[in-house]
Amino acid sequence: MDSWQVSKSIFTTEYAVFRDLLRELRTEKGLTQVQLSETLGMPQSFVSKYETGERRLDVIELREVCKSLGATLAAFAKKLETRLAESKKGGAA
Amino acid sequence: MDSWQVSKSIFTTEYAVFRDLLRELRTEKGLTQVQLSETLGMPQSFVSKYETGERRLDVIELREVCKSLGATLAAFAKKLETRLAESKKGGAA
DNA sequence: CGCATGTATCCCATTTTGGGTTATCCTAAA
DNA sequence: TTTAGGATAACCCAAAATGGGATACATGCG
Repeated sequence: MDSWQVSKSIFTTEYAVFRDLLRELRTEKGLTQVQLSETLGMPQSFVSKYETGERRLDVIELREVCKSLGATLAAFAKKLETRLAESKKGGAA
Repeated sequence: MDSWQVSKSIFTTEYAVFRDLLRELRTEKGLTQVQLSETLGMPQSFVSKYETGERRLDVIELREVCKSLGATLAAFAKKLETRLAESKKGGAA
């Protein structure tokens, strides 16, 4: 592990919470990255990249991902805000 | 039903609805791009760019914008989904 | 018209992305 | 332990997107 400084702000706590939630949603559904990627019509590396923070997701993309995971964008946003609020306090659960 | 794919273009109907909503929220608050940009600590071109679709917003960024507009991400997402559902039917009003 | 306010566009070096392929990790079976 | 296989991460690098100050354009007003 050498230099790890991809960009200015993808590696803040907020992005970490966001990524963790997305990955959690996928594994909860019992899906692999490959399975999800097929539903999305994207390569596996796409899923891997956004879950590891190598690539960003814009809102419409996130909506597609949520759909494929059986969630709505609004529900996801709600959960995200809850998590972010939690992480502000105690931190890890 | 066809399946959805992650779109490659920023100029689909969905992105348009998204951008319109974001701009609407700003003007409703009676804010100019300059005023909003100052709250965000970004240049005016940043606001102009995402409102015109020249630049994408990821979720954390959107959250900041929403905050500066006095809204939560969840509330925004809800509105967005409503709009998208509407646009699927009749379209523009 | 002349000025002010608001927004879009320019420019272009720097970053980020796309995605097929390959390497690495993990677990369970032999 | 070795091996197989599945899951995920990392590679590579051409092509595309971004950042943001400066500047052009649009509109309203006196």
